[in-house]
Amino acid sequence: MPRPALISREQILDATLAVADEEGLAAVTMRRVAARVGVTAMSLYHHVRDKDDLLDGLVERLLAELVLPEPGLSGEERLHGLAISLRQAAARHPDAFSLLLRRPVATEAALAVREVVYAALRDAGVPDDLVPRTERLISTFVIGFAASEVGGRFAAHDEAVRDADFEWAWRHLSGRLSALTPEPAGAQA
Amino acid sequence: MPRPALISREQILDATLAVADEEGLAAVTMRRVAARVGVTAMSLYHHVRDKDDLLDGLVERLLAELVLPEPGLSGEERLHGLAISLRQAAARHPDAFSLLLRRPVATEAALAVREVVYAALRDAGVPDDLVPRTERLISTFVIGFAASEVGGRFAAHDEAVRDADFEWAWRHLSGRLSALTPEPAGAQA
DNA sequence: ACCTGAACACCGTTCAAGT
DNA sequence: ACCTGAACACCGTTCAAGT
Repeated sequence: MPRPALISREQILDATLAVADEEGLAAVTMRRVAARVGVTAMSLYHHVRDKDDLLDGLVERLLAELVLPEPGLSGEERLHGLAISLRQAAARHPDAFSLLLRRPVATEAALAVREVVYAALRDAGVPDDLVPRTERLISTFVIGFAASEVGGRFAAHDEAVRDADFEWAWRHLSGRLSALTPEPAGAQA
Repeated sequence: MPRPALISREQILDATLAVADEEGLAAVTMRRVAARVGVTAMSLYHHVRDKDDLLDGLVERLLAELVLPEPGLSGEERLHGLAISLRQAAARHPDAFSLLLRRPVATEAALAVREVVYAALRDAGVPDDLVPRTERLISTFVIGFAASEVGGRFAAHDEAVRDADFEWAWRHLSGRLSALTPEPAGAQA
């Protein structure tokens, strides 16, 4: 006889993110997450396939927190807004964020974010055939920077320096989007 | 009575890297590494402080594999050589490489590499006061790119595409080193 | 359909004991 | 000084049993 579910996948992911934030990614265990939702570890297997699926769910959650920029803004403004939003998500969830670099962008949420970036790059003047490649360049830098920050690679610098660093680098990277060429800029001179 | 050591820290790190390469970072356990050098897990604690120290040792090993560029080359050529070398190290040790983004650059080897980059940037024409910041920009991109490749974030693209991507991005990033300004390039026009 | 207890094959680390 | 066995407090996951 069917029995009403006591817990849901959403509740499980809430608990997982909370554990990751409060005690680090290493503390994310099936047993600990289960305890947090008030259930035994084995019960989780009715809602997530295995621990890997649980971690994929964490990535979904992170991407869901990104604030998609207002369509009225310029392409460059939308790109900048997304980048800021990603750094903020990293700051809120430092340990979980490292998962972004360890898992392929295959989820629906990840693909949606990528489409937003594509559109913004086109509006910013990037030639169509360079859009995907430029997206990879920009996202690699932004995710790499955010991961470095929260991972401790920039531990010697406080937040103000990192903020200034990021904005400086961002403007150097984004300031010439409309001048991007298939061949390097220097090769044309 | 003192007893000659059966194993050394170097042997332990050799075994750790081998396990990481063959079976992944998740398979790097004190017990498994110990078994590989022919000893019990507890014996490792006489040569490494704990598992974290073991992982720090892995990072040392990775950095030790970097081919430092010949001093005779130009600043830009030396930077390019280092970047290539880093991508190759990542390809050789895909799982272990992700540790580079999760641990601060505090070891002697890491600081040495940074100094090489500083010198190359100065020779490439970067103004002195922008050198550290530019190093963070470049290393973030290169490490982020290499980590994305081996971590599977670019899994949809094969090696030839990734190679072309990297060289294209690299030339766009490095081609204007001597034109870097404290304020964004666009703000000066 | 959902949840559970018991079990299996693992972990990192401490400690007392051996040489 | 170095290595070990036993032990402690954990893991992820399977399986049979309960409702």
